[in-house]
Amino acid sequence: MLPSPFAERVLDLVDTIPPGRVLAYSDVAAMLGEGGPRAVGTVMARFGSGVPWHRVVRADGRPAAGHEQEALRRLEAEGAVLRGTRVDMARSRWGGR
DNA sequence: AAGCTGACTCGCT
DNA sequence: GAGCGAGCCAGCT
Repeated sequence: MLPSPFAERVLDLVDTIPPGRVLAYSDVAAMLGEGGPRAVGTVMARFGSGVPWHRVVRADGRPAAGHEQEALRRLEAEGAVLRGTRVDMARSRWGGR
């Protein structure tokens, strides 16, 4: 189960997201210029354990399915702006505001 | 090679 | 705001 070249590029990018900032799955795909949100999600599910996976959230600001609690806890600790159960994308999106 | 799968999105009701 | 359907893309069977 080794990461494909595509997977490695996804992981590399995620690794560069600063603390307190987040990117949507769709953002990662767009910045890489390849793949799509679902493909990124699949990569994170399989190889995300080694990178700041909590900094990759859904387009509406909700954390990765199945890890809501953990992600929210970490994001809050890093200073990401939370709006209840989701991240305030307008404020915490990397490259945003 | 055709079909299925999912840490996803977006437009429409 | 919540549900739903259709589109999307790499990877696996």
